[in-house]
Amino acid sequence: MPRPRTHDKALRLKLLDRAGELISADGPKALSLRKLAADAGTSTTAVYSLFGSKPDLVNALYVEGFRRFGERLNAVARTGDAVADLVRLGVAYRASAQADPHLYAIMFTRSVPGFEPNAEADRLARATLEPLEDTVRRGIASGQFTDVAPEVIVVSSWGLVHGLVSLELSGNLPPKFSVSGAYEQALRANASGWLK
Amino acid sequence: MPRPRTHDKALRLKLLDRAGELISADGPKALSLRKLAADAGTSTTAVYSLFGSKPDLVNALYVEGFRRFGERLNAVARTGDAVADLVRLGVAYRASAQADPHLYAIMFTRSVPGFEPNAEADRLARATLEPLEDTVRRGIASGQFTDVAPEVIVVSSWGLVHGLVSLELSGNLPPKFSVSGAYEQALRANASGWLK
DNA sequence: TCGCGTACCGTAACACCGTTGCGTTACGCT
DNA sequence: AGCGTAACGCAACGGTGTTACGGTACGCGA
Repeated sequence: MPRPRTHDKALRLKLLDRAGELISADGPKALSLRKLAADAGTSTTAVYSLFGSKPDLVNALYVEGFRRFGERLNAVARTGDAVADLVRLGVAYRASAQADPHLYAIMFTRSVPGFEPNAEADRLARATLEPLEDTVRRGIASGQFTDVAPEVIVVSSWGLVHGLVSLELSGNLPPKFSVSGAYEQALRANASGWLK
Repeated sequence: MPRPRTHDKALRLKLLDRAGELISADGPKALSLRKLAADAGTSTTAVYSLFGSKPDLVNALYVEGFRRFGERLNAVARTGDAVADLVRLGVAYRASAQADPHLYAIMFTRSVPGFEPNAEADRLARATLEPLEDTVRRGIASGQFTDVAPEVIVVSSWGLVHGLVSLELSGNLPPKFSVSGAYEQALRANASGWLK
């Protein structure tokens, strides 16, 4: 009975792609629904029928960001040594953040006012850290790490990499500070702190 | 010859105070120049003659945030034990962030689109970490810590506390995770990783 | 003391934003 | 063929940061 929808799945992907490009090119501030709709050859209404609102569209980007993040973390090969594995995961974490800094900003800093990840997105975000949890549990089970609650080591490691990466991306680190060199050193020291 | 200025230093402080209150109450999104001017009994022009622009006003808040931060960190009493001192500094860091989360957001996440700290503000921000640098240098000099470049340990410690605090504030941590308990444990483990 | 000059300040406009009501359009079924 | 209806885009609404401009209120010189 109705006319066929042009606000369909294809348009949804097109908007998502273009929104990612706009943000990657000029930052979250440059993402305007009017510009986005014009670029995609549709009207701003499309965003509302497909996503609900601008924050909801950003939520979709957030989910996509964690999907890519998860892919990279899952691709990390394990050595069996817990400390070495934590270092490898940390390096992959940083590489992932640097691959798309603006997406990282959406995921971990509230750079789009009004956007809060919804419950499902939050759940996904946490699931992304599964490789990390796995590594920590193995480290404790094998007797390398002290026998504390795994979440403590997980959150500690996550906090360190997130802190270093976000300080680096926001330009808060000393100008001449070489991150690459110190990064692995810091990861190793942090992981070593949990050794028996 | 001219009329006396009412856009003076007193008004500047009033605007700064009120801007801080608005942000603390309803987040950075709620800071609008019109509302701010109305609250302070003046016009939006005042912000432009006193600060230059909205980002410049936020820059002033940024500076104020780091000033308070520095006060708290400087007030931490030293024990002489480098690990214990790093833990104390980390605890003060978290307390400071929790005392005004929205100010912390301005300082460390780009929550106000268009705002970038200027060079002078950046310099101040780094100077705030002096107590941390001092502690690390003493730890190395006394032979407790391995003999690496002090910046490496400084940035590593800063990264950990910043990462944990910002994950906590942004609600990214597991729901039932008790931060208070794990926090000091993580700080101690991280600092211990640099022991000889 | 009066009035002029001038620096200052608020009003109002501009361009833009996210959002939404509403009239139009274009299809599928009868 | 024509009607019902769902989907769509235009245009308006209230808001934003920013700025040009015209009125204002003072201090100094006459």
